[in-house]
Amino acid sequence: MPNIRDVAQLAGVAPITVSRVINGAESVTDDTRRRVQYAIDQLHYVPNTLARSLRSHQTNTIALIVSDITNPFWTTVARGVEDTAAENDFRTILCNTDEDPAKETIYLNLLVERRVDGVIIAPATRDKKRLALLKQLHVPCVLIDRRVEGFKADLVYGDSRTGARWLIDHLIELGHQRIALINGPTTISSAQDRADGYRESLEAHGLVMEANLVFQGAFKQESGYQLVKQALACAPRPTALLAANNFIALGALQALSEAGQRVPEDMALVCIDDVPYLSVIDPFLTVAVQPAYEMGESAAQLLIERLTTHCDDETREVVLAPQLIIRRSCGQCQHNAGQSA
Amino acid sequence: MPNIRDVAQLAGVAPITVSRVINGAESVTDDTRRRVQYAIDQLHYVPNTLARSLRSHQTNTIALIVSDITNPFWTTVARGVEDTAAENDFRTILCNTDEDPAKETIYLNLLVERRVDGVIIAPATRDKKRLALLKQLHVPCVLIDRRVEGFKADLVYGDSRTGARWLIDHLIELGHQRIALINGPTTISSAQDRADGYRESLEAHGLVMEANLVFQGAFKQESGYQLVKQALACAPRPTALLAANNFIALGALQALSEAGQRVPEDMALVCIDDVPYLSVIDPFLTVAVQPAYEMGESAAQLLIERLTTHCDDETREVVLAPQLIIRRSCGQCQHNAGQSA
DNA sequence: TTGTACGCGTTATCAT
DNA sequence: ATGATAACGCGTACAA
Repeated sequence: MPNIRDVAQLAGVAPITVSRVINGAESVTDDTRRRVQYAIDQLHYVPNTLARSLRSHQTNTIALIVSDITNPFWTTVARGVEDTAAENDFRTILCNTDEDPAKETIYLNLLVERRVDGVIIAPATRDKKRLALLKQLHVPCVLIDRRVEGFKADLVYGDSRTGARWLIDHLIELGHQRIALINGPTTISSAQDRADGYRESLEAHGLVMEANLVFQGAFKQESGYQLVKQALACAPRPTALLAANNFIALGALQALSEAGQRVPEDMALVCIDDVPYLSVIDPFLTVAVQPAYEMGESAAQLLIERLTTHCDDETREVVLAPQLIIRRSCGQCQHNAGQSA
Repeated sequence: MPNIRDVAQLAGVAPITVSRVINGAESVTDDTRRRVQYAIDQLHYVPNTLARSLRSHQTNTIALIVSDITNPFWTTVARGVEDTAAENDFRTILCNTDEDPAKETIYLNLLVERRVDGVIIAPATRDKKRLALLKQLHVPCVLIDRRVEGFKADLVYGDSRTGARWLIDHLIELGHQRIALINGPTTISSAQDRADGYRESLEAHGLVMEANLVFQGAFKQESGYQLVKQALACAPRPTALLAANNFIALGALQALSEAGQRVPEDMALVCIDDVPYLSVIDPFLTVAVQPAYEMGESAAQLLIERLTTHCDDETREVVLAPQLIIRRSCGQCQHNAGQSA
C-alpha cells in the first residue's frame, strides 16, 4: 500500500507538502496542489490513520459500551451516540458486554490499547473497580443509564423512577390493587429506580408494597418468562404486572400466552421502554418510554465537549424525562408527553 | 499515558525487554519478568496498539459493512462475524450504510484509512466501482448476501431462491392461486433470487406470473406497507402475499391490519427471514429463514483464512440453505429442515 | 538472556 | 511556499 513518501516522490515534492495538501493547508501553490493530487489519485493513496494518531495522540474515536446489543433500547442509544459523534468528526466503537463484568474488563483494556479518546459506558455492575483504569489513565468517561456511587464522571440517565410511578398510577386509576413488579437486578441503579417509583406510587395511593409481589431477576426475556410464571402462581393472583423493561415484558407476554391469559382482559401489563415491533400487530401495551436516542446524543455531547475543551471542571448530570404512551386494545393510540395523573 | 520506555526505566531494563514480557517471549528470566510486571502494574501501563500495528502492518481488525443495522437479520450476521473473528483474535468494526451508496464509499475510505486487514460487505448496489478501491489496494474482501457480477471475491449468501420456491409451493398446496410478491429492489441479487424462486414455483405448478401481482420497492417496512396497500386494491384481490424480507412483512401486517384483513383468515402471508419478536404473541407466520449467524461465521472464516494464509488462490463461494418454518394460528409449531413439497 | 540501532507513516518544529 | 529533521511507541534484526 502506497505511503506519503511514494506520493511525494511521484509528485516531486517533500512528504510534508503532501501532508499539507491532504490536510487542506493554505500555504500551497495551486500548481503543487494539483501535482500532488494527481499523484494521490494515480497511486490510490489513502492516508494512514494509525501513524497520524501516533503523532497527534488523538484517535478521533470514542467507545460506547452497552449491556445488551440485542435490545432496541440500546441500539437506539447507539444511534444517538454515533450520529452526534459523526457530526463532530468522531468515530464510534460499539461494544457489548451482555451484562458480563469479565467482558467489560476485557473491552476496557482493548479500548485503552486502541487509545480511544473517551468512553461512554453502561456499567455491568455498580462496582467501580473496573472503571478505575479509565480514571488512572485519565481517559474521559461518561456513565449512561446507570449510576455508580463514588465514581466521579459525567452521567446521563432516564428518569425511570418517574416512569414507573406514572405506570403504577395509571394501573391504580384503572382499579388495580394487586400489581406485581417484575424487575431486573436491583444492584443496577435503573432497576432500583423502578422499584422506588413502584413503591412510591403504591404508597401515594395508600397501598402497601407486598414483598411477595416483587420479583427480581435479569433484564432478559427468559427471566421475565420465569418470574411471571411464578407471579401467576401467587394466591391471590395479581391483576396487573409492571415489567421493568421491554424484554421482561416479552417474557411476560410469553408466559401469559402459555397460561391462556389475555392482555389486558385477564391481566394488565405495562412496562418501561417500548416493546419492539409489537404495536404493528396489537398496540395494546401502555409503556413509559425512555428517550433512548436523546440519551445517546446527550452522552456523546458531554464526552466530546470534554474532549475538545480539555477542561476538567465539575462533572455534569443529565436526567431525561420519560414519555408515557397509553394504548388501548381498540387500536386507538394516545400519546401523552405529560404526567397521566 | 505511560509508554514502554517509562516501564523499562522503572524496571531498570531496556524497552525491548518489556516488549518481550508483554508478548510472552520465553527468553526472559523469571526475575526480570517479575520486575517488569511490577513496573507495568505500578504504572497501569497498557500497550499502544497503534504503534504496534504501524510496525507490524496488521491491525487484527476486520470490517463488516451491512445495509440495515436495525434489521435483526443483519445483527445476527454481525454476531456470527464477531464471534468467529474474536475466536481468531480479530476485532470487528461494524458499519451501516442504510442502503446508501454514498455512505458506503465514505465507510470504505474510512476503513482503509484505519488499515483494516479485510472487509466483509453487503454492497448497497451491484455497481462494482465502489469496491474497486479494495482491489487496487489489495485489501481482502468477502461479499455477503449479495453478488456483484464481475467482481472477483469470496462470496457467502443464502439460497433465498429456494426459500421463495418453498414458500410459494406451500401456499399453492394450501389452494392459493393469486399470490402477490412484495419485493425489494431487483437491482440487488437477493431480491432477484426471490423473484426467480417465486416465478419458478408458479410455473412448476402450471400457473403464470402476473405482472400486476409483482411489486417492488425497498427492503423496508414503509415500502412493504405502501406496496401492500396497492396490492389490496388489485382486482381481483390476491389471496396470499410473499414478503421478500421480514421488514416488508411488518409493513404488510400493518397495511392488512389497517384494512381490517386478518392473517391468515382473510389473507395468507409468508416471508423470507423471521419476523422479530412476533412469534411471542401470535406465531402464525410461515417463513423461510436464512441461516444468518452461519452466514456471518462463514464469511468471517473465509476472510480470516485468506488473511492468515496469504494465498491468493481461487475465490470461494458458499451458498447456505434456508430453513422452512411452518406455523399455524393454533399455536402449533412445525420445524422443517427439508423441502416442504 | 539482554541490549542497540533502526524503521513503520505521519506531523510539529524549525529552517530556507 | 517548501523542505529537513526529529519524534510519536513499538518490534525486528542483529549484536553482545
